[in-house]
Amino acid sequence: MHENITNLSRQRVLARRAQLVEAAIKVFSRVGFHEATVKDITDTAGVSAGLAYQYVEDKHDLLFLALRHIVETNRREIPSAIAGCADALQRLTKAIEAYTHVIAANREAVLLTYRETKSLRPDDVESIKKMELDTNALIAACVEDCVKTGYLAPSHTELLVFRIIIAAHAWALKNWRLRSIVTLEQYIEQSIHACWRPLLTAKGRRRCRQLTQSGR
Amino acid sequence: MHENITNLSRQRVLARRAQLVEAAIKVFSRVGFHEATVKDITDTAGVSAGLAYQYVEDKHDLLFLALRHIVETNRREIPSAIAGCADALQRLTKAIEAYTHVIAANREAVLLTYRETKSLRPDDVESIKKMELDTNALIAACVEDCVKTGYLAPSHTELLVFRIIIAAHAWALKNWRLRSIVTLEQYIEQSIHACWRPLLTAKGRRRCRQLTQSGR
Amino acid sequence: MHENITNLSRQRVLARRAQLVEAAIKVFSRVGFHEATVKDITDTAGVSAGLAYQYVEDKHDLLFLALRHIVETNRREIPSAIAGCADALQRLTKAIEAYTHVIAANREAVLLTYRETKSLRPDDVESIKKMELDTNALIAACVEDCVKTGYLAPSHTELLVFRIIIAAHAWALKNWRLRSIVTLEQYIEQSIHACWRPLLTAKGRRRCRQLTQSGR
Amino acid sequence: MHENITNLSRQRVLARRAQLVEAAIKVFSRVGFHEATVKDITDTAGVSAGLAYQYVEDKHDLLFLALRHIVETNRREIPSAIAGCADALQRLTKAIEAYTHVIAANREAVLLTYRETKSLRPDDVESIKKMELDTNALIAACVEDCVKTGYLAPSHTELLVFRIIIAAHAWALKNWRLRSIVTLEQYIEQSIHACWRPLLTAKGRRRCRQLTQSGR
DNA sequence: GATGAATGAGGCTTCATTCAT
DNA sequence: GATGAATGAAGCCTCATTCAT
Repeated sequence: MHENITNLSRQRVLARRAQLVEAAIKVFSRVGFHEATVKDITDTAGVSAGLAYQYVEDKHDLLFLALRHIVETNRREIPSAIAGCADALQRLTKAIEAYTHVIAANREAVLLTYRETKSLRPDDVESIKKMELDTNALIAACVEDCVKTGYLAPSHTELLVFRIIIAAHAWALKNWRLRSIVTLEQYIEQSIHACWRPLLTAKGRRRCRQLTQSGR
Repeated sequence: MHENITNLSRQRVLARRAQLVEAAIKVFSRVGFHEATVKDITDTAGVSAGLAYQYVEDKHDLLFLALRHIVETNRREIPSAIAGCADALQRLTKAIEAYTHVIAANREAVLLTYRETKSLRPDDVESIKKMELDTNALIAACVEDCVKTGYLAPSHTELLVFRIIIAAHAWALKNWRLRSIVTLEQYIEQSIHACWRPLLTAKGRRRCRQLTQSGR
Repeated sequence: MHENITNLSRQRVLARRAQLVEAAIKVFSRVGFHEATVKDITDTAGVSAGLAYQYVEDKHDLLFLALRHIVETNRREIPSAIAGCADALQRLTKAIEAYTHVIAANREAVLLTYRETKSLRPDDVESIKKMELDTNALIAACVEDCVKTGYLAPSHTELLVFRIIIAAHAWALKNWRLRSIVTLEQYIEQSIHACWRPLLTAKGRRRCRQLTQSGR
Repeated sequence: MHENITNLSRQRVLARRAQLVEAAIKVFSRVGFHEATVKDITDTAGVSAGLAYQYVEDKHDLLFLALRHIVETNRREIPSAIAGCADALQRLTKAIEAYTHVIAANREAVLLTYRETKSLRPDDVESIKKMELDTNALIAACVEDCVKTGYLAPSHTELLVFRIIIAAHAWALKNWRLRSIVTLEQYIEQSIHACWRPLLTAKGRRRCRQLTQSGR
């Protein structure tokens, strides 16, 4: 019984926070952290100004929760995209494409992380960076598998992952120009996959061709 | 006579602005646009708070001048780096390396453009974007030359330039991690030049080898 | 039947109020009226925030009830201290000592009345002052008796009582220093009784000596 | 020259602070520290809301400066009242009367110290208490002189001074009633001087009579 | 009767900007 | 031209109070 009450209240806390975080992402993305008013956010969330402070420390906390939510969302897609997919090369491809599509679908949110990470409290900055590295590690694992399987020539894995990640983020960062010169699919092919394709071994190239054919 | 006075006064205006802009870049880079105080900036510049308003519209103008200065600095290096250098491939290489070294030397300033462009007035945003595209065009010209000379296989030039630019900027954007896994020179080689090396034709690869040998 | 219900409900109202007042005195004494939160008080009382408003008008009412309780407590001790005590001089002595000990035992509460009376609604201020004068009157009666009995020389009774009361309150008001230079018993002897001892007649002095001897 | 500028600016700081402190005492006395608005105070001082923060840390600092000013004012009167007055008994009398008249003239301010000392920052509380003890020490010195000269029987000096001080303060604390039962002069005679008169030696009583006669 | 989530008014404080000197 | 004191608008946050459950 008491457990239920606690659960209910925990449920409510989570629901309210989600509601506030959603609004915060919207508003922060539109006007930035400093220009945004807590009232803007609570209005957007459809609650009173004071309510926010029952579910969130302060405005900085709201930013942290917003950025954490974004980074977590980015990360969450990768595991499910490669689930039940045995081939290393296919897993790498799918992971990258899933990640890029999430970035593309949340362009404003990604820009927000680049713009406002500095507005976080120092501890929160570290926390966010940590999550980002965790996401990178998921792709790094795919790369390593490809190397082990003999699809990719060995190289500096973490650097390669950073190149891929940055290329994906660039779609958001430079979208103001990119969207008028290429489509997202072209961009993925020519800018993101282009980072690792040159590293394919002969075996890797063969496998790649098979996947492309079956994929069509 | 009157002309001289006007010239003198124009000189002074430029000198004061330069003084203020230097301080603005320093302060904005350190704490961001909104956290920075006009007083912080005038103190850093060694002038009184009121003086700024005689040489600059307002705080937003200070930001615009700061970002413009940064983007201009980035751009200015390229022409001088490739001056008196006839070979297209060498010009491309030098342009990229010059640009990257400027970025690396002004990391904080580059971060500032990513973070605070949104704080500009809409017109100023366009103005800054325009300058950035102008810079890109300088490198695009080098790429096109390489294609014409037969060093590089034709590809989507502007996209390629964006890939190069982003890779250079990434050194600033992700420096918090990159600096602990590679040196700048390694980064240039494996991350920036890696963008276009796969596009080298046989002729290009040969030329490249020559340049590398003579360069050492 | 209906009467019983009413009685029961009146009982509950009184019980709840007592519970709240006890908590209010505790919290107000610790942090003052304005710093105290209604939630602080209801938490201390072990009830919900909303409950207070079913038994008390508002926060000011809580303060009034708290101060009234304190003043009433101070007053209540005197009659029982002098009950069954025929001699006027002894009654005066006992009344003063009882009063002082109550003050000493509730120092924080006494400070509260000095600090926060002004935070009351005007009507409530008058009400509290009235009660204080009633308390004074109890001691005034003892003084008058002593005068009538010939123990004390006539003087301005109410002023004398005020001097006694203030001397007692001073133990609370200046306790931060007094407690390190005298004990409470020394203080009563040298500071409070010292107010009226000089007024003793020869008869009064004789009686006083008798009391002192029998009291030891 | 530079010195002059510094002096001028120091002058201005002191003048502004005095202006603000005067207003603060007025407003805090009327409505108390917490009810008072910084705007109330700056309006009363005839300056803008923001100006206060160029001369004062924050609202708490304003309270500290107000209370310090009050306590300092109380203290300042004593030395000048007894200046050029050789006789110890006369000095004691004059010191007490001067002090009491200051208290009487600043009743509201004295109440303020009793009410709002608790609203100070802990360090400031100590600072104020220290000043109060310094004031007491001035009177204590007069008492000690009287004892040395043989006018007063030895007793617990600091306690006696506290009794005197409290009696003076009581005129402010209980003025709501006292003023309707005695005049200030009567009060001084019957309530304040009454604290130490019983301690007069035969010599002291003789001297006292002389002073009274010459004083009339 | 009891709860505690929700409201929203209001104050302290900062800082861009002005203007008298 | 240069200064910096003064202004006042605006936002974060707290908390007394209400009311649906």
